[in-house]
Formats: sequence, C-alpha cells, structure tokens
Amino acid sequence: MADPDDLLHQVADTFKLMSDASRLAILKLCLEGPASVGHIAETLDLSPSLVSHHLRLLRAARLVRSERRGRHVFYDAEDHHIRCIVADMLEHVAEEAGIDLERSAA
Amino acid sequence: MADPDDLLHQVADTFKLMSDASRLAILKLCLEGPASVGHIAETLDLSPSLVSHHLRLLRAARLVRSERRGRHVFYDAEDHHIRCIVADMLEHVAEEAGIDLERSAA
DNA sequence: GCGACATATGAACAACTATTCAACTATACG
DNA sequence: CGTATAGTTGAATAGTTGTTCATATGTCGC
Repeated sequence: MADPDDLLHQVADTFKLMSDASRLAILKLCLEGPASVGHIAETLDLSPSLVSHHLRLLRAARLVRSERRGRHVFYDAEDHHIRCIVADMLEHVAEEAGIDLERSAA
Repeated sequence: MADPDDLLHQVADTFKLMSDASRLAILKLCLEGPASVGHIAETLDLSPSLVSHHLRLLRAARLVRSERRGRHVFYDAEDHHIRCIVADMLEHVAEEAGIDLERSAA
C-alpha cells in the first residue's frame, strides 16, 4: 500500500479501505455483528470471491476480525473508532445532501 | 464520481477524498486555519497546480471552503465532523501500531 | 477414502486516479 | 497600457485498483 513508517500514509490507506462502496457496505454489515462470507455475499449481492478479497484487506488493517466456526468463517468489526468514523461521515454527507458537485471559484 | 442518490456511495466518495496522502495533508493543514494555495504548496512541498487540483475536489465535497483576499485564495476546513473523523482514524492507526500520539505530532 | 459445501487466492483486465506540464484567468502595482 | 504574482484548468500519462474467473484449500458428513 504505502510507506508503513509514515503515520499519515497509514491513515490515508485506512480511509482508502472505506472509500469503496462494496467494501464500506461489508464493513457496515460487520458492525452489526459477526457475519459469514456467504451471508455477506448474499445480503449485498456480491460474489463470495469478491467479498473474500475485500475482507482480506479489511482484516489486514484490523478493521474486522475473523473467526472460523465449522465450515463458515465469521467476520465482525474490531475497532471501536470505526463506528464513530462512519457515523460522523454519514452526518457530514447528510448535511450537504442535494448539492451539485461542480461549483466554480470564489 | 458515483451515484449521487446513494448515500453510501457519497460516504465512500468522501472517504476517497481523504484516502490520498497529499490530499489528507492538505486537509489537515486547512484544519489548522485558513491557508493560501502557495503556502500549502510550499509547506507540503507540492506543486501549486497539484494543490489546486486537490483543493477543488475537497471544496466540491464541502470539506474546505475558499475565500479570495487580494491575489491570494485562502482555504480552510468547513465541516466540524471532519476533525473528529481524522482524529479517530489517527487513534485507530496509532493503536494498532503501538504509537503514542502525544509524542508524534498530530 | 469421497463428494459437497464454504472460503481463499492468483492472474488478468478494465476502469479509475494522482501527478505533471503547459496554457490560461485574475488581481495588483507602476 | 504592460509586467509580475497567484491561482486555475485541461490534456496526457503512469500507476493503481475493483472485479471476474478459474483454481486451490479447508471442513463436514458419509
């Protein structure tokens, strides 16, 4: 991803994990409690392969943790900051809702 | 960027703005108070052109606001959620890296 | 052992994005 | 007016990334 020594890069890289709609949806689902790969794939209408790919990245950044139970592997959100971050960003976006993206100079 | 109707996509897109190290650094600088394009470029060692490109995106998502004063254009962070989001993410990354935030400049 | 199910993984490709460069607009001062 | 400073913008490009497909690994029941 990037320079592992640089804190700013690590922060940016972690934001990058939340910058994809599919991955963000997966993360949100894991915030609601442990969910298997298959369940996530079915719920979000994504291929199991894709979900697995995304979960691997999320786990690498410790945003989710995995636990195998039988044939299934359950993932749930690990860090307590994440919920706040997602909630804050939702509020931010909601506040500016209904605004055109292209605006000209001040 | 993406489907403007979908709130989740908007959230993801806003995270994407913070997922680039240069842009995140610019945003952090703007959180400390109004800064001109030239000042930002010099401080972060980036080309004015690049800074301007990034600021345009940040302004489109209302993460910063611009105000012209003479020949300079000053930008500062607009939304009150953003500071919390960046701070929370710093804590998250610091936790899993075992870094003491008090000692490394945030 | 075998077969079915659940997840993981690697390669390949299309789509996207950060950065640079050059040209452009805007403001101030003589 | 012309010149200098400050910032913007569009095109081109090199690098990155999400997704798919095929294949592999792991687990349970027979």
